[in-house]
Amino acid sequence: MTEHTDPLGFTPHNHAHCRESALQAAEDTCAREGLSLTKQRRRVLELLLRKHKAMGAYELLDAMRDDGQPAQPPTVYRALDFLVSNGFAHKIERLNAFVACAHPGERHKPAFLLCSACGLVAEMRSQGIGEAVKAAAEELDFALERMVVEAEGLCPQCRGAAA
Amino acid sequence: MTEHTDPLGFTPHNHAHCRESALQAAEDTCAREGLSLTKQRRRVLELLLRKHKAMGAYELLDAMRDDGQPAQPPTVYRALDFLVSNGFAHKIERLNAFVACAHPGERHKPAFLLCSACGLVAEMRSQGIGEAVKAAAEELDFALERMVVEAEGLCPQCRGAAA
DNA sequence: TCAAAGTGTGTTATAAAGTAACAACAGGTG
DNA sequence: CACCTGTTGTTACTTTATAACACACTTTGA
Repeated sequence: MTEHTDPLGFTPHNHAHCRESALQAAEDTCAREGLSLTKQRRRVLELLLRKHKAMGAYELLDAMRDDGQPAQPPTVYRALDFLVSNGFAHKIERLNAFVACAHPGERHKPAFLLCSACGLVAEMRSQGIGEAVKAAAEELDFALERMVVEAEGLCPQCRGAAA
Repeated sequence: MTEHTDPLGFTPHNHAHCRESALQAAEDTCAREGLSLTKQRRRVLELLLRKHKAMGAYELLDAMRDDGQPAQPPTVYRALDFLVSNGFAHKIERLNAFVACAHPGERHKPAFLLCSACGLVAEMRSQGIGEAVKAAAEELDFALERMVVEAEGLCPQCRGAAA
């Protein structure tokens, strides 16, 4: 995998490892920064890590009910707030849904590719996009704080299938 | 105003003219393409054109009620669908809200600057951003169909006020 | 040892955003 | 006129998200 733009989501990979290392990274970060990865927060993160897809809060609630440990909306939204604000997950605005962060621990302005056919989400580390946005903001004397970049289309698999 | 990145929203301008020309552009486009800018669609567009801010659907409904001509949610959402799919307005995903298009008639992949203090929205025509996204997508063999680019921060005014 | 303060969770209820489904109407066209 | 198409009206509902308050647990410090 190239270091530059790393899809992690479209390309086949050892997902068990992917999950484990993300979880480990979350634990490490929490330990280092004095945050607590409590049971509920961990549960939600684990659910998000099952696939490289975005899950809605109510989808998470359904999954928690199916696990035999039902929860209420505020519980999930609080866990999501924690995960998102500490960089362990991201909100996909276009979908009103959430994905586990594919590059935890790194400081990044994430940009996403959303496959409209299969629902896979790839998180890019494209320098170029972040810099183009930063440049545009600077040109207009805009103090950039956060950016949302979500590209929709067909992932390589689905693009192939469509042809 | 520079042709390259045109904020239209942060910079002072003759807003009456701005409104009129957007409305005119919508009428022209509709005439040319056989679309009908009906009363409800026009009403919603006019409301959006009052300010360079994003309005939620229910904010629009409130405004319509205040005008003495109340409407129901589907009416507004249908009007918004029409306006958005014909390029007269855009949805700001981050805010679950809508803005009038600042460059109607032009074919563009819009990118927005959202001021988190005053709520103003500027629509950029930055080539650079669109191309950076396109390049990243191509590198990953992703068939790009649509992109959402929304930068949040402080507009020049609010940035100044904060200092 | 006990209060006070902070943080996370449980619980109920409700707000905000968006849509499905069907009836009605208006304008053109055969 | 009868028919079709596109738009609107209307009711009810789904999905997404939050407010408010009670409770439990831990840490801190007097």
